[in-house]
Amino acid sequence: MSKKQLHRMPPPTNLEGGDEGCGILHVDMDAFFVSVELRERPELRGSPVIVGGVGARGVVSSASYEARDRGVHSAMPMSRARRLCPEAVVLPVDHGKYAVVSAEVMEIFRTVTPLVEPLSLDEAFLDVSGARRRMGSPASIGQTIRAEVAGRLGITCSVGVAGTKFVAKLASTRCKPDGLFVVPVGETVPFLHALPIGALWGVGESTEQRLRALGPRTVGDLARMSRDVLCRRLGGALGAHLHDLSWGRDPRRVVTDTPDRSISGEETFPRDVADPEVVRRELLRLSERVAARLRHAEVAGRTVAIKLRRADFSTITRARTLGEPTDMARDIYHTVTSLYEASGLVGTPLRLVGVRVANLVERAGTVHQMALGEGDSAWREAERAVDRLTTRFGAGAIGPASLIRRPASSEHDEVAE
DNA sequence: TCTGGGGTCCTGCGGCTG
DNA sequence: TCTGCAGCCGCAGGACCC
Repeated sequence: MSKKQLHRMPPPTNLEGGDEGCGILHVDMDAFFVSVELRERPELRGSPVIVGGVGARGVVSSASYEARDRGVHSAMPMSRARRLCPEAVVLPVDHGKYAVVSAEVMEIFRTVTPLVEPLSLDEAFLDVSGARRRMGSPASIGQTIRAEVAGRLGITCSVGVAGTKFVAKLASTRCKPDGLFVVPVGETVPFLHALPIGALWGVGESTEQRLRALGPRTVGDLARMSRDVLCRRLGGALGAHLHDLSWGRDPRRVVTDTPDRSISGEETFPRDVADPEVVRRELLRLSERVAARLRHAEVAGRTVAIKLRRADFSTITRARTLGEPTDMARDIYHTVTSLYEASGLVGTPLRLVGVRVANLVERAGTVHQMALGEGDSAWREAERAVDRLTTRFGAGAIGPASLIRRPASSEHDEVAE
């Protein structure tokens, strides 16, 4: 069960509880991808709609509440979603479109406070402590935001108001869809203690099973456990973190600018692929994609990693740290193919390959070192020229000759023998 | 039933270094 | 020169989140 499903209830909007000390808002768009699609397809309102991968191995990215009532939820395999809800309209994911609407949503938030921390395309934390005098209480600011988003963008959102990020997030989940929920500071602990342990941020399926073996069923049960026992059984960091959360202690502030730590790309094949040449071509494509994103973000990375998932879903990762940071597809591709050759999985049927670059640094600090090699600067210019053409004519306008699709067979048709 | 893609963080281990 | 130790770093894997 996903976190977002845990507390599905009629949307309460409680403004009378008192919001003194509640400076944190968590704003979560309702079924965001579906809501954006429905702006263009209003005739589908009220029907089950699913946005997700339409290929053989697609999963649900977003489902309308009509589809959720049939048991469909995000991350569910599309094949199962279609069985549960055969009449659902299934639409492909269009990240570019959602990013545009997301930017407009964040702009609305920033008219309220500069302290906005986006968590993803469809949710953000806002610290509105400093906006009280100008805009009123946190709860009324939440109502203003909901009205602005609905009025200007035609989509709904839910707002949680609390004294900490974690509780604000639980509060927005409690009032979905299209609601607002305040957890007064004085009621934080009773509010938390009534929840199941799975509601805690950091408790997924695996940790929940381990916790169940220890006995607690609710956050209150967990809070009354010895902190030492939790740390011993779950590890120091997780044990202490969960114990703190269970008593409403969450010192994390709203942070407006968190630098990326890694940039990655991965691809699941429609069918498992054993042919090393096809795998290498996919690694080249992913290297190109990741390098372009690094250059666009004006960062370079020192650690290059490969991810290989076998047909049985077991996954290995291999990484190598380079002498100097790079943002060049040629370097990334050479590293990942070398890791692939050394992985022992050449010729093994694979369902997914991925490329990741980590240990990122701002490129301004790396230019001198990287320009030392003459060959490098020529390649750098070539890759920058590709960036310029791609910006002007779109992705796919230019690329390595080895990625040009041959007319007789499509890339992914070359499946395992 | 059969599991995407993009991330972050934590843990444990081994190697290196002073 | 060898050994023990602590600290750091890189790596691999797992768990989690949206």
